[in-house]
This record gives sequence, structure tokens and C-alpha cells, in this order.
Amino acid sequence: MQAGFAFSKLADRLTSLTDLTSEDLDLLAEMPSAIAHVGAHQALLRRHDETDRCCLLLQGYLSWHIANGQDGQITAIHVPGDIPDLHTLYQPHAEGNLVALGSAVVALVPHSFFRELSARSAAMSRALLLMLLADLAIQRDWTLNLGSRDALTRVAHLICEITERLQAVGLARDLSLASPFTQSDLAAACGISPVHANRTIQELRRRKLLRWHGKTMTIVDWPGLVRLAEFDPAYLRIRPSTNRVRPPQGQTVSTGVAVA
Amino acid sequence: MQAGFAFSKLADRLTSLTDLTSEDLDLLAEMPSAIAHVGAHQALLRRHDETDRCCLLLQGYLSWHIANGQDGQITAIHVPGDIPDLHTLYQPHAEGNLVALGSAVVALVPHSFFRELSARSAAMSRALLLMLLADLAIQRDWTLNLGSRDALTRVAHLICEITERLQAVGLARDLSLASPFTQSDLAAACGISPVHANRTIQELRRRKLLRWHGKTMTIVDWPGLVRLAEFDPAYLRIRPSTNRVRPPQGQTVSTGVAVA
DNA sequence: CGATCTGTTGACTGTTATCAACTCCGGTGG
DNA sequence: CCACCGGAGTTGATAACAGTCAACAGATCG
Repeated sequence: MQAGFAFSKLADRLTSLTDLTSEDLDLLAEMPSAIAHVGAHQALLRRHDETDRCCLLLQGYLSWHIANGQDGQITAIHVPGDIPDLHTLYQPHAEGNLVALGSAVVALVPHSFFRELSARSAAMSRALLLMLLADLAIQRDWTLNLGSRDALTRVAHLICEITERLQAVGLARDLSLASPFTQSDLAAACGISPVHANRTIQELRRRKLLRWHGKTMTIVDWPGLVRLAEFDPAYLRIRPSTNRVRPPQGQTVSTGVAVA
Repeated sequence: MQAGFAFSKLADRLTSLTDLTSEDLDLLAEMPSAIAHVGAHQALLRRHDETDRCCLLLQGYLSWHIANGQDGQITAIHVPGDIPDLHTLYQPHAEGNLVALGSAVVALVPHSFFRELSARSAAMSRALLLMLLADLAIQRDWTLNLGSRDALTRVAHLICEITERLQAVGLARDLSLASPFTQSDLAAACGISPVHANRTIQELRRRKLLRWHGKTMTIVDWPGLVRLAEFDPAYLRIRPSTNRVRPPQGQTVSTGVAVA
């Protein structure tokens, strides 16, 4: 219903986390935003910057990148519908560089909008909090991934996670996803060297788990990839995609239970 | 002023994050809590458990532990004043096992208390949110640590972090801290094998950076350890410890500026 | 005072990093 | 149109780091 507008992806993401009424979602229509296109490896925010707006990712990927060692470390990857810097609402200070992986499109939304949104709807306030908690759960999972898996399963797990998160906002439904990031980006996210990332991807190809040519990755054997990665999507807390939007409060829906 | 009560450590922790008035802190005095002693490697919460209370850590260390590979992975370590499962207020579901490292003392506090606290004081609500954001920032740093440092600097960095967090709640002021955890615990947190953890600690001892005998660790050369670990405590967002508690609203204090 | 957990050591193996060279591709300017 | 350029991907050789196995020492606790 809101296709084409900046808030559409955000609505998808929020309803993937919690029940929202269409009244709640209508509040998003008032979202003031400036659309910005950002090129590969370009930064939207740098370490120690202070900001008074958030970046709602509409298309592509954003990452938090921290310079350390040879190639630095990517500590988080965000997909469309995410607000990577939502926490700056409360701590306006950036702890790393917010960098695009490949080219991306974002909507710049003033903090004030989210503050008013929270004030006007308790459900939306809760939904934003759930986005932060989802980031925390994902970050825990990255800790697990980097701490206890070898390169092959690490890369496989990351690909599974990104695929699942894309699907939550209606992308990659055919197990085919945009992959504008470089092998070095992938290496920086998995804590391995670029050379080893290359060999790892070759191994995944050799096992006929995925194809990755150009800027598109296709997962050939999803169950096989999930098995290799020991991937359990429970931590993402994404709900099944049917019937996510509830009717406005006041209306009731027959549950089919109270028949008599 | 509130020494001996369960909320004292929580008050220390919250005021390390943000300004709170003594009125705000007085609300904590009404905290209903049951004190529980938990033994080494005992679990307070298991994966997939649902809960309606939080564990406020008073003494010792708690960790989130996930079974994976040989020894599993510790994804987080908490120090006194922390509420490791604060997020269960919004997602009552545990994603890992909440396990004591060494013996610990916790206060079990019903979710309802924190909900009422949030409703009664916006500042306290914000302070609790900042605790969650601090957990997120720490988790990001663990990702950086595991992804881009070798065993020696990884272990050094973790020890620096724990020391700094302890100091924020008035512990380890003399750079001497309780270390009831085993070398295998440390290994599980740093994503290395127990044998290698042992050799790493020996190397830290050999370099005269720390001593660790029995259940006490003493940092011999703090600047040296910080340098080795490339440790920058900024991400912890701990404020300087002087004059943290503001007078109640309504009162004013001479700032020494408006002399007229 | 024996059982068990933790810490320590040595030898060996395996994974991943590093270095350096080369290819391939897309873009750009002559 | 083609030559050139730079970034990305690929390959092989070697080195560094960390894992595994196995044995033993020391501590702790019933």
C-alpha cells in the first residue's frame, strides 16, 4: 500500500518484529526524509561524529567498520529496513565508521521524528526498541560466529544470516541476493584475510552450495548451507510473514473460537 | 549512602552512565528482591527459558554461554551492577545460558518493578535503556576483539575491559580484582583453546603485566597492558566518578558562575 | 586421603596469514 | 577503437599462529 515511499521498507522491518496496527504504521507516512545515494566504501558517519538524524537503509548494504590491524574489522552489516544508527537517538556519538558496501540508498530522518513517534505510539516505541534488541542479538551471534567457528562455517553462517534478514523485508525470496560487497569486505566481516576469504568462497562453490558471479549471489543448496553453518534463525526473532498487520484498535476480528 | 542494600550496586552502575537525581535513585529503595547465591558454572537461566524477572548481579561474574564446538562460547561477561537479562523485559526468551563464573550473588527482581520504575521516572527509563546500549557497544567491541586481534592482545583487551567496568562500580580500584573464573572460561570468552589460554597468560606474566594466583588477579603494569591491548575505554561510556548524583529537581546549586 | 578439577608442559598437526605474482574486468582517455 | 589503468579476484609457496593429544603436577574438597 505504501510502495515507493521511504517508510515502506521500515514498515516491513518493524512488522517482521512485532504486531503493529495500520494506525501505527500510518504515523510513518509523516516521516520527513531526504533521500541520499552513497557510493561504494563511502562513509555516512565517521568515528566520533555527532549526529541528529538517523540513516534508514532503503537499498543496498551498510556496515559499521572499525580501523584495526591490516584491513580493519566490520562489526555489523545492515540490510534494507534497518536503521544502523538508531542508537544515536540516545547516544549521538558514533563508535565506528558507517560505510556503504557497494552503492546504497538511504533516507535521512531527523531524530526528532523518532522521538515524536515514540511519544505518540507506545507500540511504535516498543518496535524501535525491538530493533535495537535485534541488533544486540545479532551482535551476540557474531561473537559466537567469530569465536567458535572456522573460516568456512563462519562465511556460510554470515551468508545465511544476511539471506534470512533480506527475506524478512521481502528481498531474496528466490535465494538470489545482491552482493555488491567485495571478497575483502566479506573477509573483514568474518575476521579472516582476503586471500583466505577467496579460498573459502571457492570451497563453497566447489561444494555446490552457492554461486557468486558479478554482483549477484545465488544460493544453490539452502538446506546444505544451513547445515554447514549450523544456522538457526531463532535469534533474529523474525516472525512468519503472513498477516503481520493487524486491523486498527477498536475493530475486532472473529477468531473462529467463540462460536456459541 | 545505601551501602548493604541490593540496589546500591545498581545505583553505582546507573550513575556511571548518566545523571540521576537522588529522587530518582530513591525509587530504587522500593525494589523487591530475593537474594540468591549461585555456585560456579551453575545456570540462572537456560536457552529457551522464559522468565518474568531479572537478575541484578551483586557480586562475582555472570556470563552468557552458548554450547557450540568443543567448549562452547562465552558471548558476554557481566560484572556487579549489571543486569545481564534486562532485555527479557521485552523479549522474555533467553538466547543462551546465563551461567556464573565462580560463585556469585544476585538479586532476583520482578520485571514488573522495572516497568513501574520506567513509568514513574523518565530519567530511570532512559538509564535502563543506556544499560542496554552499553551492552550493545560492548558486544560490538567483542566482535572487534575476536575478529581482528591475536590471542595475546585479545586476552589483554578482555582483562582491560573487565577491570575498567569493575572500577565504574567501585571495585578493583587498586588494580586487583577477583578472578574466580578458570583459564577455560577465559579461553571460551576469547575464542581460543584452554591450552593456548594457559600459554597466553604465562606470556602476560612473563612480561610482568599481571599476576594471577588463586582467585585474585593483580595488574602489575596497567599502562603496559593497555598499550598491548590497544585498549580505549571510550566505548564503555563510563563517566568520571566524581559528583555523579545530582541534587533533586527543584533545588538549585550555586555554580559559582552567576556572581552578579 | 583419594577423587576430581584446574593448571602446566611437550610434541605434533592443522588452519590461516602473509607475500608476491599474475589474471581478469570495467572504465577512461588518447 | 584500443591502450592503459586500477581494483578485484586468483594462485602457489612459505611462515606464523593456534589446536589437539597426552601426560603429569597441584590444588581443592568431600
